[in-house]
Amino acid sequence: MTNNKRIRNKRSITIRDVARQAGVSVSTVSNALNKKRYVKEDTTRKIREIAEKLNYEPSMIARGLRLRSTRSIGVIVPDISNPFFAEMVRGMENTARKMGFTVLLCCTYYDVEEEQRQLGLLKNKWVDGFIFVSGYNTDDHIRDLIDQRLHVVAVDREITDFEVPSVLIDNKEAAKTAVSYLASLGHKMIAYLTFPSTNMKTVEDRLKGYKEGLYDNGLEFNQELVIIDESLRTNEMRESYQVVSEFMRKANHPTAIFAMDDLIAIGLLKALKDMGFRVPQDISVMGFDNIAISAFTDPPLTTIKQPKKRMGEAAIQLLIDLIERKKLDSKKLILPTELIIRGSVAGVRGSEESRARLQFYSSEDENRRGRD
Amino acid sequence: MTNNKRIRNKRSITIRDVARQAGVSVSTVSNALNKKRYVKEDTTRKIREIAEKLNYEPSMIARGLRLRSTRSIGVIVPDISNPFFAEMVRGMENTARKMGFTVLLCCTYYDVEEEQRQLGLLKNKWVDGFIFVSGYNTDDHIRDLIDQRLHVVAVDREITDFEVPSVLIDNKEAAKTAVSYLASLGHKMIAYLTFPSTNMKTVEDRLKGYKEGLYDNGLEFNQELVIIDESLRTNEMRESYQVVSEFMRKANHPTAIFAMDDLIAIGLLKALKDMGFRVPQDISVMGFDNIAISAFTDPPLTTIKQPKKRMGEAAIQLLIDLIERKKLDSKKLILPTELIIRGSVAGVRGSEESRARLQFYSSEDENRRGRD
DNA sequence: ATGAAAGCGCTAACAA
DNA sequence: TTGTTAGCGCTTTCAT
Repeated sequence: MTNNKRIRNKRSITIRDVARQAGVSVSTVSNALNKKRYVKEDTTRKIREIAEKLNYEPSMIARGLRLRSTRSIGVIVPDISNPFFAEMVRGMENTARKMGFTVLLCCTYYDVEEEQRQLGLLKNKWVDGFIFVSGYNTDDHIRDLIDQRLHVVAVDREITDFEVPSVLIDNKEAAKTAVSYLASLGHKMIAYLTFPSTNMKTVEDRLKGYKEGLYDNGLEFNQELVIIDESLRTNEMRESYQVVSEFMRKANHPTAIFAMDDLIAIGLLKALKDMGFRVPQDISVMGFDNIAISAFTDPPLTTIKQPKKRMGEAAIQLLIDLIERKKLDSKKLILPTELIIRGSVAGVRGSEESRARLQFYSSEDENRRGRD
Repeated sequence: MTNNKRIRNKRSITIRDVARQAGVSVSTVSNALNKKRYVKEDTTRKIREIAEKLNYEPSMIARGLRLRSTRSIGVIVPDISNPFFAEMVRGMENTARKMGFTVLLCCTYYDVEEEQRQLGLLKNKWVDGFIFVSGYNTDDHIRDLIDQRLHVVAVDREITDFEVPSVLIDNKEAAKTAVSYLASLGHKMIAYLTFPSTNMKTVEDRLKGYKEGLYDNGLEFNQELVIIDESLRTNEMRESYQVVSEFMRKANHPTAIFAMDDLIAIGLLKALKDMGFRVPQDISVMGFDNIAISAFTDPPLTTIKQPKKRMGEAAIQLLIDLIERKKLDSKKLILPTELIIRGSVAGVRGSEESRARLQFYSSEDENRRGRD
């Protein structure tokens, strides 16, 4: 009875409803609302009021169909439950929203076919551009995108064959820094724990950095000290636990282990502890990424910080510039990394003076106060 | 020269291109591809071939405009970088995809206004339904949705005023279980660490469960043992560290602390350790959620498991049933929780026999092998 | 068994 | 300063 206005609310309010009520044409409404051409003050105000009253919301679908653009961005990440990606995506959403764009998030779970499927979906939804995060360097489908004049930006993923603007860090250098840090504390037996780099330049570069880091410090590369295990790729913590348990049972213990990322390092930490090793007194551990939890492990993890949020922000910015045809300042943005010294690394003799102390509130800690 | 086919690839292939090449009408193409009405075998095959050849992909935008439905679902979570939500969303994406739906993810960062903004955005994109995860119980905008005959499902969030199908756990019971477990090990001074429940039934219920749990075990409720701190809401680990440091400096230490969620518990673990307390020998800690990292803290966290992936799956399933007008089996789905005993809780005297041992590969561990 | 045409809601070119 | 109208790509009645 009283709510009979509500009864046939199936169809939503369109621009025509507003036009009719305001006694003007649809184009006037459109123009008033989008200020595309001049509309008399009075009319504009009236239209505004009516639109407000009717609770009119322009349909992005219709607008998309007409404009062939939806002001949305497809973001493709391997796995959002990995904090590294989650933190980065957060940076993306923030800036996207500020610029009036929406982010459509897709996870591939490290599956190339899935990536392509998702891509198709996104394309059919007419996103204005794509951001590819990490993932494999099987770039044929990305080339197709470019050929179709679609906008693409890559993050933590280098497209080698052709030019795609990308936001990167210098993985090789960063890994070298890590190794050098370890070496500077007297470590000579430094192991490296990773998964196969199959088509992932990031993973490959870190391994290279590890090797070069050894070389730079006059250390010899020893194949037996690098553990490359496929199982680490996804369920990282859990699997690294397994893998390491085996590794450490062998003779010739390393005095330090450098893990390809923090998740792996965290599993490592636990495995080591369960086997009776004390970190860092008996063995040192380093990670890579500086995800939020890494400050809260025991001991807190010494690691390399990637500016995740800033990477996300930069990627969105780059892509929007591309979409809006602004010319880009640079095609390749290399953001700085940083050595975050916490408590999981000690001098090789475990001597107190060389022990790297917890830097809990170090000013460079990305996760501090939610800012980056 | 050779790639001049590629040169004006701006416009993408439409159904008309396919129709023209196949020498049939657009409606035939549409019908052949969607099998909406019978099309001669031959023609169908030919159309299929041409579509394939041209790489035709129907525009979801145009179809959405026509059908007023986009086979996409808007998922609204407080913060995707919180592993609890990330793991749940992963469950959602999986089932959504299987059913041919796309998930549009939005984060509110615990901001009601933001939630409403996102909602507007999603609505204008004509998602077929919404899933609200957690967040505050300010449900006016959700009521509007319902009034507009839109489909809504809630997860970990009870809409009290009116009927919205929801996927829940029994937070009160689960919290009681936790407290009872602690009590059974002889704990009498059990503290509770949370943020204000302002309009969040989940948070409220856990506090209630804590109180009732005490009562059930003949323990007295002591206001001084419950720490309610706003700062825990977002940056949970970091803040709980701070909050707890202060709390433990006071006299009358509790022998156990029950944290509202695992993230808080992890910060707690660290704070305690930094203050020189041994967990669980000196003090026991329990969490809630069983996020993936909780198995890898030191000691591994004893906690209450929420079936996150299953919750996500169920929510999507429920919503799709709603969208496709199947009748629902039930409006309220309460999924079971489970006590996960690991190493952060000990008997009150720290006696070895009462020490709850690490159940690393306990069969009920959700995160094992990525399955749930 | 298939085609023609209307129309979903919007914007923009063209008129006035 | 504003109105009229075509058309974005698709599905679906209504014809045939």
